[in-house]
Amino acid sequence: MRRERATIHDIAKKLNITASTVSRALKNHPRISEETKKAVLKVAEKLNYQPNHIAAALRNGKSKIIGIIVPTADRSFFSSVVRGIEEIANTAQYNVMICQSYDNYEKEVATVEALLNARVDGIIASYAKGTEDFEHFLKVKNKGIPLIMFDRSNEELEVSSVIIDDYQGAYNAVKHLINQGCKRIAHFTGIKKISIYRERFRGYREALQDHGIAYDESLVVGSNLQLDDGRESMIKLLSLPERPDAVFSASDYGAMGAMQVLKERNIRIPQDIALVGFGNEPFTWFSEPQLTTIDQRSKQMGNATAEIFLEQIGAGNKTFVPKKTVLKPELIIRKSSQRK
Amino acid sequence: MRRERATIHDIAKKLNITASTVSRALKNHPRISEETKKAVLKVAEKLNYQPNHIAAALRNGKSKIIGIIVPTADRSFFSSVVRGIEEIANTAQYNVMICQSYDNYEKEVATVEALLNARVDGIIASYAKGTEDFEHFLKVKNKGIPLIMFDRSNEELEVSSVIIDDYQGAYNAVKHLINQGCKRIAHFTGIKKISIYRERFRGYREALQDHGIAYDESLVVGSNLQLDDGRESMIKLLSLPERPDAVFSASDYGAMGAMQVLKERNIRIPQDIALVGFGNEPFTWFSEPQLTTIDQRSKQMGNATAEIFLEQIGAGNKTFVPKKTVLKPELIIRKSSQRK
DNA sequence: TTATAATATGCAATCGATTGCGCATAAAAT
DNA sequence: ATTTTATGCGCAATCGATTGCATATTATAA
Repeated sequence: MRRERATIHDIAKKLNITASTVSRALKNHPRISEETKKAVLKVAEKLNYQPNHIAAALRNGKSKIIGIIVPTADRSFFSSVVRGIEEIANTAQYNVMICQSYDNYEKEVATVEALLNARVDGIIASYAKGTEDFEHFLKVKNKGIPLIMFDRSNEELEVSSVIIDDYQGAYNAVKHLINQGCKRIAHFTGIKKISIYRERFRGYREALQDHGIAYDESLVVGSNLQLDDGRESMIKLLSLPERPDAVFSASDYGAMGAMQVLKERNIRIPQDIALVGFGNEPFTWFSEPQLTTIDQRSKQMGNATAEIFLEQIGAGNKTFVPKKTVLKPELIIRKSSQRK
Repeated sequence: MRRERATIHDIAKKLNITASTVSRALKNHPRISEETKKAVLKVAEKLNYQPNHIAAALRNGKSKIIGIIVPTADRSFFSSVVRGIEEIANTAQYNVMICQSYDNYEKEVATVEALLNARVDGIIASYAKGTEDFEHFLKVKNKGIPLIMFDRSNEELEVSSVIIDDYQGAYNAVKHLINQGCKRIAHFTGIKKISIYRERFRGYREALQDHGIAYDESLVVGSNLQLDDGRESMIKLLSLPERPDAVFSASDYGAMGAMQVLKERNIRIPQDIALVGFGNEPFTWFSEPQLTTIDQRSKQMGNATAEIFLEQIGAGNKTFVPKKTVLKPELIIRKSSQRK
């Protein structure tokens, strides 16, 4: 059953013409007669010809593949971004190659290398938590290969990036809590090193300030923002002389941890303590009460990065100036914060 | 900054040897002297040489890429399988190319075509819900390209597949409920056309039978198994003259819907009605009470498919007989079903 | 009718790495 | 000292598609 694959040479032979002509005919070159084109198409069909992308890639130096590097593919946010990228990329005949860094610097460096060797036409990445040195990404850029960062980016890299307005998201969340009548609003924050957490914190602070609420350092708890961290942070807050009446967590996981503790202690949500998370993870839908959160526009983020890639490829990479796209996050108000 | 990429010819020139020697030196060919090898390595380093996989792929007819087709990349189960595949594939220097069928037959056919053109060395797929004709997959197989199906497979295709033992999973779940003292166990089932739902149903029935509980048709409700379906099904069950004392849902989403309804009506879980889902979706961790469910071994499933691929590639595709791997699902007992 | 342009196709090199075959030179065996 | 064997490397073709530069033929213009 295993037929050899037909090449343009096979088609050429059948028609007593050369491969050049076949190649041009298939690409609808204007200097090839309609007759020949039709004949070529017909034979191609009959031989079940399928173009060899690899040969074309070698010749043109273009693989039509976009490399994607994500910390992990099995987190809702990232897989959703990937989907967004693929949607756009496919329309322009690009395929995507996905690699995971597992949030590990060494693996990330190796991955970049692998993608470069695979001669991808561009790389879209969100860097690993442990990454502090960006040499490997600079290398990509300096080779003239379009590089676009999303979610997590780095200014000094000077490449295009797509992020959400973390500041705005946080600001809106806190403003919403204030509107609900909350006065002592606590905040779960993450590693200071990562800009998204700094931004969320800034949004939190400024929202308070703009509404005449004094900033109280004891209400801010830093951690890794996982479920258990959320539990611990909540317990810590509950032991304060004066309890908070709301918690804005920089991650949904942290908020869920807090929710568990509150429920265990029969503290009512949102009446006693209102809760807002960040990320719009699928499980926020299923919690009881449903968690108010901030949507990160993951699919749009994917779409946007892919579009920038296409632009940059189109611009021939000469005149293209890196641009930073900032998506507006969406506050999704659910029961955990709705007092009215 | 944009340096031209060094090739083996550049290295050869520097050392006054030929590209053949360089190629062999880099691959540690025994007929090349240690001296030469060292020198080549040194120059390669200096020139920042990076092998061009595309050229190699063209020459060997091997791209070192595995194509993956999933209905959608942003569902926990599939992204987790992908992660599992990548883990193994990477250790053998393979990269993966991910495509989504969006559960649409036409897109799936096009995707298979695209992967074939990209000359992937193998395809790992879970077919779209709408797919009933398997010609496109047969084409892959007939071209001698390893094809491995996971989760959803089709017997007549006669290719290797990795699935979980849905029957066993369901059986264990129901047995567990019986052990907890449940006597009227209801079941949410899905589309009959899909074998996994038939199998789960079979497990349900046989577990009942083996434990001397009569099968009661009125306790089985069919639907799409989404959240809302679960709600409706639960409401329907509650209107029965005699209520069930447990529900085994063939999907976690369905179980969550049921849970919502029960909580709204102040029916205690698990004391009044125990609940078990299927799939171990992340949100089952966060529900209140946490949902007992069945883990589908997604990562292991990915690992297994990748391993079969490697075997098949290794076997040169001659002597290889397709094999079916059935993974044992794991019952994860949580609060929603624990009465004792 | 001859020069010029337009049309249709062929030639041959190229993209980089790989590999079978062959040819030296050196080392070992007879 | 001669024959074998081993060692180290080069030659040239190959993988399939692409493309700049001819070339041949036909159509149009002068």
